[in-house]
Amino acid sequence: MTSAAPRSGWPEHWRDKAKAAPRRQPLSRERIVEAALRIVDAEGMDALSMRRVGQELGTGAASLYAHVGSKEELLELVLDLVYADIELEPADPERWQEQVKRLLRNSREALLSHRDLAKAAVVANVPVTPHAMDIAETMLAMLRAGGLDEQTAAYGVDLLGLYTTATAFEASTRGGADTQEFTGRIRDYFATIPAERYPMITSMAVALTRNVGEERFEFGLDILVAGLARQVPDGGA
Amino acid sequence: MTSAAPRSGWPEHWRDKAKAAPRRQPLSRERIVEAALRIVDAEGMDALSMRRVGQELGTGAASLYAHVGSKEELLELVLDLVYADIELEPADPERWQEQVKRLLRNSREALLSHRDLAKAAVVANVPVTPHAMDIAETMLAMLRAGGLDEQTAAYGVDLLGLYTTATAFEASTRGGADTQEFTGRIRDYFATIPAERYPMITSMAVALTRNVGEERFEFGLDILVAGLARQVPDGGA
DNA sequence: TCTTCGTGACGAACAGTGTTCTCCCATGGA
DNA sequence: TCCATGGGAGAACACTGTTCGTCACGAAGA
Repeated sequence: MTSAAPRSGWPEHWRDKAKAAPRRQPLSRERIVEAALRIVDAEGMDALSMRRVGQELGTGAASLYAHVGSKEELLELVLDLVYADIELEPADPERWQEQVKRLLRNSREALLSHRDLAKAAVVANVPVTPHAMDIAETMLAMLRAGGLDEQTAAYGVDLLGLYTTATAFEASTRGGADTQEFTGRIRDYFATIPAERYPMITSMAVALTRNVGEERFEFGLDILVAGLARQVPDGGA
Repeated sequence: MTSAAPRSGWPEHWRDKAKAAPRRQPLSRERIVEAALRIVDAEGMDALSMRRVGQELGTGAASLYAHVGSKEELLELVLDLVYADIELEPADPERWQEQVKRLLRNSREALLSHRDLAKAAVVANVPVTPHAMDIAETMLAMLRAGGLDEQTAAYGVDLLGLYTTATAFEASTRGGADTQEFTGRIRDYFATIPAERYPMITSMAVALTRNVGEERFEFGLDILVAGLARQVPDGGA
């Protein structure tokens, strides 16, 4: 991992080679996006700045703006790169509910496997990048295969996506190794609040702080998919 | 060297009065929070900086740190102030579903009536401020009155809160007077993408971009509350 | 009444941020 | 061989949240 620094003091006639060689590849949109994802994986979203990405590529922040229009666009591209990993399957009317759940579980997992990248997903605009639209397309096909009408499927795909990104974000902020310690602190705090004003919260402290992981995600997923299934006239429950 | 600029040229014996009079009220936590909310109402979340709050109160940013620990804490306090406006009612087992919906509708409205304040709500930690906890307490009571067991009620209050803040945020970012123009641009974009790769999206463009408002919120609300109601053993559907 | 003392106020500064301007120079086409 | 084009990059701009050190003022003590 030679950086650009050791160029100082080199003989003049080496300079051309030295300038051509260390730039292993010319800067490109793809390389920038990959570098950004590497930084998120290694240091988290808070560490992701344009200067940091430039540094990762042995250059400065200004050079990036020839290939990406803004940081916001860069984040969209990073998200799209991650979305590309999500496995898609053709819609099957016989098992559409399980297909939808699987797709959302995979989406959640893809986001969570890159630290707190989900933060970018919640703040992002309505997704218009290719792979994000592939996912939406697939999910729409599944919902339609399940018999949902156009408007319900449209609302549904939005609702399910919102749920998945929001819970992934929530999980990633309190994620990591200190989950135990986090729920512990919350539980301690609940022990200090006045029980006469908050009888429910104090008495349910354990239930409220239990399991911030998969189980809670599955809980909401079941409710949402079952709720959508009940919208189809022929048979729900 | 004289430090403060605007004091220049004033007679010396006026100085004490001049410094005492313009400070109409002493800085306080409450005044700071109110000023911050005024700024959000007038200029939106992006304009809310510590310097801007200081300016609103005729002082600098540094002075605020004697009363609030950080900007994050300030945002929590602003949210709590807004949550204080939300009307609460005692839980009634006969009509708990409508009560829950009403409460969430009011919460959504409270957030949306302050520009894009919902942005603070999505990023915020699990709410621990008094009025936020009043809402959680009330909602838990309603869910329990509906017959939900402890764990389901705990998951439920979290799920419903997440849904409300997330959709309020989504609505506020594309909100304002340019909603028409926004959906129009999305619809135009959908017309340019390849129909053979995205048959669902292109054919459902109208349904996908229709009504970013109350109707979509009600759609998800119905599904969630009905889904929770079905969790109680005695009678759901 | 005079003096000390603690505390809120606050200007300046620090270490960042995203983005733009402007110049430099290597490369490809003529 | 010459020149134009366009990417690379340093510096600068206008910000951000936060901390430091100083300063003035009201209250308590002598």
